[in-house]
Amino acid sequence: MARYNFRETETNWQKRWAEAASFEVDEDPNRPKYYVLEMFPYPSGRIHMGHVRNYALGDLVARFKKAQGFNVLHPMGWDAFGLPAENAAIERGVHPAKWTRENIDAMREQLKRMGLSYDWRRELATCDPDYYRHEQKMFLDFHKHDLAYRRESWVNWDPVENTVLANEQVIDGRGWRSGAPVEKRLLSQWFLKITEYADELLTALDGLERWPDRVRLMQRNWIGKSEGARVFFDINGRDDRLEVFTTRHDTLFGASFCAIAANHPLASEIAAKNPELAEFVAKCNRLSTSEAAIETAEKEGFDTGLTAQHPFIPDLKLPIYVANFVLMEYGTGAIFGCPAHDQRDLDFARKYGLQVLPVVLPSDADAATFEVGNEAYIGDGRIFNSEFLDGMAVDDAKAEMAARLVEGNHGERTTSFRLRDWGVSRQRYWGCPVPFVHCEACGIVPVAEADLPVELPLDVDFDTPGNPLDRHPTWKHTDCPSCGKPARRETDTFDTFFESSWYFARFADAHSEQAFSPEAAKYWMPVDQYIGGIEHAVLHLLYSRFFTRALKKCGYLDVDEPFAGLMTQGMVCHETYRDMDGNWVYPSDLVRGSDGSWTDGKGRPVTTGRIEKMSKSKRNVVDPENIIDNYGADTARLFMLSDSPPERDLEWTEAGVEGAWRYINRLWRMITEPNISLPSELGDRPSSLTPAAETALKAIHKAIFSVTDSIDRFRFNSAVAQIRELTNALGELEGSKSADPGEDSAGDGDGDAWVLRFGFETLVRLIEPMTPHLAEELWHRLGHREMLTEQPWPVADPAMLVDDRVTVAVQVNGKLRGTIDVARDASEDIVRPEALALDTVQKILEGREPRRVIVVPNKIVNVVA
RNA sequence: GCCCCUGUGGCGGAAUUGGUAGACGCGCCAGACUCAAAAUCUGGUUUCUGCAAGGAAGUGUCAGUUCGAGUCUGACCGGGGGCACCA
Repeated sequence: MARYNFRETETNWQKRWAEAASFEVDEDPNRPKYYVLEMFPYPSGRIHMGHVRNYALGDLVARFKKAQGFNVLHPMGWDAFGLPAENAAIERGVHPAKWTRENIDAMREQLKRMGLSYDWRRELATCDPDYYRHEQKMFLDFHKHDLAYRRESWVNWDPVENTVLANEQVIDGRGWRSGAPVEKRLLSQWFLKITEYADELLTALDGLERWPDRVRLMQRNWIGKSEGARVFFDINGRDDRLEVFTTRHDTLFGASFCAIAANHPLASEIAAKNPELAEFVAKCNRLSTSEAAIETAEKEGFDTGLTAQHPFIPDLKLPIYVANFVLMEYGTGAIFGCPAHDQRDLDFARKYGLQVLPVVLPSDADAATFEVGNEAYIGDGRIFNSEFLDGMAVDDAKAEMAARLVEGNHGERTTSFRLRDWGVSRQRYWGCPVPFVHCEACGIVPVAEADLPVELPLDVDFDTPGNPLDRHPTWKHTDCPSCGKPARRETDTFDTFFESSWYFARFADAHSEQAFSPEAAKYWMPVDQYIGGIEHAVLHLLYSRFFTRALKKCGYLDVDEPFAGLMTQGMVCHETYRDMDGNWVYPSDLVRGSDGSWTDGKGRPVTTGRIEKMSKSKRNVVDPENIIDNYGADTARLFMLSDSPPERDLEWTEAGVEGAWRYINRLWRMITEPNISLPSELGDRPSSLTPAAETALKAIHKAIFSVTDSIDRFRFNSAVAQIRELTNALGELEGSKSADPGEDSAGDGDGDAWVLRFGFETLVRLIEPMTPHLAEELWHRLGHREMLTEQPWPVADPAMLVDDRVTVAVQVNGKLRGTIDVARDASEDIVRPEALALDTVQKILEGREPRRVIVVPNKIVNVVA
């Protein structure tokens, strides 16, 4: 029995597709375009199963859309700047550029072995000056359009990585990569004004209908819009006023203090003259932002001695504290405290003996006796103790208070966002240089466009920690573009999210002298289907949405949203194993004993643990290359698609891979060695078919319909199941023929053979997006000379999707009692008596008339006894 | 703490969106082929009960809406995720 030789077949077709330039595309105004993009990888050196899943999903979509007649752009590139390259340089003495290039070469070869339908002409690497020169230009344009600016700011400093981290890169107060507790430092940093688009980025989420709700929700929370008011308090004995942001202006009459952040200008001013306060401020700055620290840190304050004048109660003067729980970065960096209705304020008030006056009365409480203990009341209710607000509901009181504040010039309605501007400066070497120069006379000066790119110097060393650019003997010395005098280059580089915020547009025109030609971008953008991990739900996707708008403002692009459709894939998981000493064991090291137990290869027992995301640290990884070597790319791809829906986690199992492998061989045998001889090509459909052939033909059309529908709805696992069902149906038809060859002489054999051939061709066409090499090979074995990748997607004949007779379920009181076989669309007059005539129904009715009979055509009859 | 998602056989998961629950696969059991094994093929496989035909129960739990609920509503329990001193 000839086994399927995947090695030969896969390399052969990869070569043939490349020679035929099957997946190279150009703009074609006469065809609808479809842009499929998978999140490009960081070139770590080897692909892992997460990549395999991501690209198997993307390739399925790309090939499917191509077959449906779209002009499909499907590119691949490398997110090539970043810390691991520098770490490799430090640990192994390899230059980051060399390390990165070698990794890219290795990974490109691995990807090519997967048979993915990329237009490789468009490959790009973000560390290439030809790429990053354009983003330097973009940055200059952003600066011109007031979207990039520089300011002193408190930053998250990672003491291990020696760099600044974005807020998003701080997880539970620790660096996302190093895990070290993050410190606060004041540095001069470049920022992109993402907050200018906060509202638009929020409202536009509603229009992203082909994005998962989950991701939209996460972005919504991240942007964190809250409507409220700004209240102005006069500071007694001073000319200036204290501005406070609140969403609870309805509780203003319950205010008993004000508090400002340790970094608030007013705090700094007083601290300059007050060593005690200075000490308190320093203490606040030392406080780490880690979860543990926040949980345990007590609310603490320092009384400035100043008081704020309550806007509506002339003789109420609120003490102003500097408090450790007030953040400078949010709102105005100052609050008023209403202890009765805010837990933090209450904790603070109890500690410092401040008044707790309830002003919102729960509906079931009595105004005379209602008191707040150690739990603030944050629910709804009626306002009391509040003069002109008394008796109002919370929402009405907010509106009324806002109006009064405006009227008396005591405040204004305002909106606050949690989102902050994006700090893009990094004190690292392996990134895109920021194209600015520091001149003693002229200040911060942009590099002239003609002098771009500012290239990274390659002659650097990594022997000492910190930024090699800063230590380079000559690189940073240059002349001021403005006055010509000696000046110093900016030695910071961009956050690597910068590169990934526009690469999708570069793919439209990857070798352009411009960032991309406007025509090419206009044709290809936006990405129709973007596919990648949920871990990028906020950062990368939000930055890209902002970048696209910024690029539009600067005239590069004409779209608002970069990704019209988004699919977030689940993780690839695997069982974990440990030896007796608790060390993790690689699945590939396991040996199965005769009694079914596992050992680690040295005869020592191994225990099986939880199923977890594949990770190097737990060693529960399977190398895709081994799978491709042993089973072929098609098997790996098919398994990736068949077991779980894309958005859910997938458990990688050896048994599952075997199952996919078995199916591939079964399909191979079935089509290359059919039990009956097939017509050499598919002619016209024979006029008469045996009932079995007729049924099979219908099954083929139903499969076309349901597979297409499943793929359209991203139910790829269902699509695989439907393909397998069709395989089973065709196997039955084929089996019945070989078992009863006598029928052939009756003249029906031709019809059966025709249906079988039609079925095989359909099967091959349907499975091509999943197992392209196998499909292409079978297509040619069926006698075709043209490429399957150029064949159109099959279309089901609607007439073949319906049956003449249908099985209708018969229930009594909602419980299934039997089925009847009736003509499709048979009238109630026919169905009803047939249903009632069933023995099982009669037995329950015992001669009585049913109280009611519900007939749903072609579906069900429910007899109410 | 707040917000969101989720719960179906031994396992991964289907279910035309309110109409025959368990498609398809994995695993397991039995059989065929084989000296034997592997591979392959055939059949079975929700649970309980029964020799059987059959009967009963069944989609986390409890209630509700409906002729009819895996699907809709409410409460509760379990699992997962996001945010978190955000005023």
